[in-house]
Amino acid sequence: MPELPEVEVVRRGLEPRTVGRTITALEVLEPRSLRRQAGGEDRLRAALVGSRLTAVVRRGKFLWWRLAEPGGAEAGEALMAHLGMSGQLRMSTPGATTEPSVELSEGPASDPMRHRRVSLHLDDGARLDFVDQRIFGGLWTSPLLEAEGGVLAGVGSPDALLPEDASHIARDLLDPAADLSGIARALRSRRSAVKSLLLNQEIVSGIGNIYADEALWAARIRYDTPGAALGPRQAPALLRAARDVMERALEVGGTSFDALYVNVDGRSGYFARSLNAYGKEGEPCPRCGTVMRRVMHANRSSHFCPRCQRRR
DNA sequence: TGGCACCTGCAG
DNA sequence: CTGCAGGTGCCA
Repeated sequence: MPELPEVEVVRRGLEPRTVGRTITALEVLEPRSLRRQAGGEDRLRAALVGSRLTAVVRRGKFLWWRLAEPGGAEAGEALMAHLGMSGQLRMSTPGATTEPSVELSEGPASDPMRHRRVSLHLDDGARLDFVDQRIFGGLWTSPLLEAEGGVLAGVGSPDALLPEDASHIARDLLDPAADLSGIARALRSRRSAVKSLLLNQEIVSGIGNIYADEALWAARIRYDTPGAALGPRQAPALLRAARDVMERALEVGGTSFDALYVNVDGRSGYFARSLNAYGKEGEPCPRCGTVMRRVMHANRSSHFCPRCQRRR
């Protein structure tokens, strides 16, 4: 489910329900979800049980919790979470009815808890479930590094400390500290296809396949335009388009679903209404009516209007 | 820097 | 059955 706006919705949902809570137990149902954890399940358990969650931070699509050790001292590592292609973080309250009866009528195949991989039990009785069908995402710890001269490490961060495993991730366009003109310059300095550059999380983070296609459509730029072929106004305009589309998605995401609750799908609200390019192959371009096309590019689908988004 | 592996499941 | 899925990291 994860594109930047959805991850931010998740972050905002987790904040009031996890910060200040202490982890009482770790339950691992699928060890592959801990693939990135050095030392595996035992190390993770040792780091987490008894620790208190003190902040939820996001940079691009990477999420992490800051931790305080049992004695109260600041921990030297963060608890990382990445949703991959199919991950979800959900709060469940054992004893309460979170699953609507609809699930039963749809049968076990529709039960999302079928893909529960890891759970953290919290001291208020709540349980934080990491659900992930494809197991591309995961949970793990990563040491905190001092970085970037006092600027906050990401959205929700209390300070500049950045986990090592997020240190290669650039700032995202919803981060107040993002440097739009610097990113624009980076785009224009490369010869690769502009879409690959937008998807490159070391240049600008948070943009996935959907928002790349949407931003390119909005800016009337074709996916395979070399970055260096972008004009001095065009590159910043593209980034503004990407930021705007993600901001709008975040607004809709906030009203159409609460990612922490099971009865919310995540696709319904925003997808039905706001997309102009992604998944619109064969449909008329909302701007000019030309039939939208889809081509494979760098192993992913690219959706575009052959008329509005001309080759350069 | 592109190409592919990592996974499961669903629509066609 | 094949192709495709909102991501990332590692490889040549």
